[in-house]
Amino acid sequence: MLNLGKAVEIQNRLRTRVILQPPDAPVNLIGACDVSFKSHYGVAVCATFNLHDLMLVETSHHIMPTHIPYVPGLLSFRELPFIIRALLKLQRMPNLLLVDGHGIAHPRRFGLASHVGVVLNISTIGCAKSCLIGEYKPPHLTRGAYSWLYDDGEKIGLVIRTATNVNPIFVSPGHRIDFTTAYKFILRTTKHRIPEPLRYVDIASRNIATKSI
DNA sequence: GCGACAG
DNA sequence: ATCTTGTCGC
Repeated sequence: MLNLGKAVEIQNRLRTRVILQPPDAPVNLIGACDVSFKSHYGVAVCATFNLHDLMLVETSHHIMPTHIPYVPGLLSFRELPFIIRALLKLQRMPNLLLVDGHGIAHPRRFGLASHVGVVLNISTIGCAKSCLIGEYKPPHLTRGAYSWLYDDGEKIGLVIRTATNVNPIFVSPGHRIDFTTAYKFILRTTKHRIPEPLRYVDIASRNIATKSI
């Protein structure tokens, strides 16, 4: 199912390819992806939106069985196969992809968002609902407030209060993006706690999982 | 040995 | 992630 040693080896090899620089092309189409499970089956949903008005442009999904378990720190080996297949079904690849999970805020600085970005060579941002590794000070309670996430004295992410008096989310660069640009896009696409593109794919994948599987 | 641990 | 009911608050 999953060779832990090999998996870690792959992460350490691919982590050297991560680029923490702003996208080199303007972002007009922003996407998001998420995977829901039911028994040993999973369904990945991808959706793209116009960054300008956040209107839905296109969606795609892929269903298949899985034999890989969830192991903290190795989430990408379970979800990447689903996400890649769903993404390749899109007519147009987004300029930037929001991923439900961490980017470099990871023990080996190579979370799901980074893995997806490096494999497809696209800009990605990791957006998680809870912390995997690192230390931080709770950000102020108003929307837009943030604090840095550190690990070993290294800046690895942002803890952002995307809505007033609501738990913050953990944002970190996945690939081909920097902290500042990531913060900008996350706040710009968020009305509630979770960015709109991610809310959409989360609900969509859950619906398909319970109805079509 | 004990606690922590994305989804 | 998933299993689960009602309930409080913006």
